[in-house]
Amino acid sequence: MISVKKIAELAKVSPSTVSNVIHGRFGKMKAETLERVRRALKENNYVSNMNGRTLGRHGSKIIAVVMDYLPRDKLNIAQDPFFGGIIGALEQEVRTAGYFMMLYISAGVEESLRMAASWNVEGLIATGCNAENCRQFIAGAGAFNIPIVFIDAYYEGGPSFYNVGLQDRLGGFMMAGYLARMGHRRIAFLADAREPVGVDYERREGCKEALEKHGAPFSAEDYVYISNLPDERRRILKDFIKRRLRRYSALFFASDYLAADSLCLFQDKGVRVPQDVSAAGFDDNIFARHARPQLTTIKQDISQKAFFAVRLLIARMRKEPISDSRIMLPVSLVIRRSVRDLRG
Amino acid sequence: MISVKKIAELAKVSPSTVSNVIHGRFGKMKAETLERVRRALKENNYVSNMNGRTLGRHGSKIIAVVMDYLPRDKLNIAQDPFFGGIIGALEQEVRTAGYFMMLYISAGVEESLRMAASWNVEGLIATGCNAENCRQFIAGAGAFNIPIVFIDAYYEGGPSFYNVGLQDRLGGFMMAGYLARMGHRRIAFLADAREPVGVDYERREGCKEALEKHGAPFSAEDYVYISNLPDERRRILKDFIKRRLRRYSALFFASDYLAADSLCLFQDKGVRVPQDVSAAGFDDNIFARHARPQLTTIKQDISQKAFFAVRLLIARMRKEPISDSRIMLPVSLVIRRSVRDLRG
DNA sequence: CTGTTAGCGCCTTCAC
DNA sequence: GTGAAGGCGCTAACAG
Repeated sequence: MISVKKIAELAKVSPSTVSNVIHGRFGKMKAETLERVRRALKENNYVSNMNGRTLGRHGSKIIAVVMDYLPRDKLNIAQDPFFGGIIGALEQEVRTAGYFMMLYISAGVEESLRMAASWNVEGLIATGCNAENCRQFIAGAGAFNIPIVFIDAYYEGGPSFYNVGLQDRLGGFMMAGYLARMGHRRIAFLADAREPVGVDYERREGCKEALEKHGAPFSAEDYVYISNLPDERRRILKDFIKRRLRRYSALFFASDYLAADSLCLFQDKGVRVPQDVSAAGFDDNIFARHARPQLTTIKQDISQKAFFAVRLLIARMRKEPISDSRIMLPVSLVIRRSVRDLRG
Repeated sequence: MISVKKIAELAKVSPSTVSNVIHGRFGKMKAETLERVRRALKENNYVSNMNGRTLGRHGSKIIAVVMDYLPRDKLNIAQDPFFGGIIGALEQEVRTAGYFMMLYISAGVEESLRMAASWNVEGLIATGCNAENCRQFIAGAGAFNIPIVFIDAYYEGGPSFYNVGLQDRLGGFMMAGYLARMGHRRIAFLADAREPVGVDYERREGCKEALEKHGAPFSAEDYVYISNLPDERRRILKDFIKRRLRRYSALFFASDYLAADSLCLFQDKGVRVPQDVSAAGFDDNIFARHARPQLTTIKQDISQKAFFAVRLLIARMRKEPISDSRIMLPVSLVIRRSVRDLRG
């Protein structure tokens, strides 16, 4: 890789002249000099060394994307369409904004922050964080002075919490309301955390609120844990089908993935959807469309999430005034064929 | 971020002493000094600045992962489980090997190489490359002196081509052989490229070879283009069902994703699988398991791909002797329920 | 055993 | 208009 210094020698000028050319400061430069420098740059295929640049305190142009996925199933990360979707969308936004993306599938907050500091990362986007992670991130990012934006986090932690999320509670509310209007009274909410937190918690709470509003009770045992490990999930679901399924007329899954996966088992076991039981998902991703019957679900737009996350982060990096530090993107109900109309 | 220099001041030693401590060269160091330096490092939360480090010619510790996905459908990249899977798997391998991963969804070879050079990337992993991309990459990587390893590329370009791929042709051969043994004689191969290249080409050739071996002809029109754009694919498939489906007893899709997606349409149109027509996929990912009927397919192991790609790359980076520069990972036949037995 | 020095590539400031 | 100088953080070579 050729350096500014070498280019300067070749063009018989000084390094600073070369630097000036590179940065477009050649208002009053002799045309001939300019031309010579430009040719040298071109012919030698000059690319600036980001390390040198960063060292001089000029911004690394790196945005780190950190995913705290270890608590989740290792298999999930490769399979979960959310992972690929959000990564792809973030990469595009980051690149379009003129930054580079460093991807780090967290081995813990501590590690992630070291990485970010080490590279003089200009900003950090964190996904998959629970409240405790958020706390640690914010504490650490403050110390290292790194702007950080979360995706899909829920955290009650003062003003330095910036997040791009979803109207999860409303989504849960809308779906459960729809189910209730379709005549369903006994509804279970199924997710892959023993004790739901974050988005799962919100979706469930929304569900609960809607049911209460419709005079249909929702109690603790109507929350069903179905594990993030496929094998264990199968086991749990088999048991659920045998012992508890008859209590419910509709199952509201925390994600399309879980719904689609469970529907496969149902089909194997001869449980017909929606004749025997109705099912609903959340996300409206490819799993909802590929499932048979196609899933009635709550739609969210992942590219939008990525777009706003990067935009918010860059605003923070530039210390621009920020009107809304906690963006909650809208959701909508998508009605397909997995919910039966029980009215009359 | 605190620097070595500052630490040196605090511990009342020189920077090089601090550096020695950091790098474990304190064999004969006074215990008291060592302790003082260590405490200063700890208390001030020292993290080394990678830019400074790299500038001193000590390796950036960055491995760049470049995906040339633009030719594919933009939607696909977020949906295609291959994308998330390979990214996740690569990230894990890269991190485990002690490197950082920079992700770049290519805006072209030129751009990718500039990025890599700019960051003094130690190595590059490229996926989604056609032969022309490979050529450009190898030419450019040579100039910048960056070791590069491809994933799933096919390129006849001399010794500096390092690749981790699959026995694609064998996979095609195995599946078509299986179909033939099950009594199928009229088989179509469906993929999303007008003119198949790379893995699609190989899989199709394998298919053709097997069929010829079994005395079943496979001609140009038995290759069916089904677009990478979902809407266009639906249109094409509808037409295919109407006009050409009856000619075939089995459909061999280039990927599980395409198979699963097409099966949805078949179901909507009342085409029963495998009663009316058999279907087979390739990959054995979640789409194969979620499809109904579950897909008979060719299994590949994506984490293995990532593992070998990173291993091969690091071997190149270290200039270790390399016995096999073109790794072809094994495939196997997974029999499920989407292929009908036509014998007797 | 520890400190001094120089240089990696870039950019900016200040002289000329 | 152009050049020289200094500093960002780190490390290795060398000096003491």
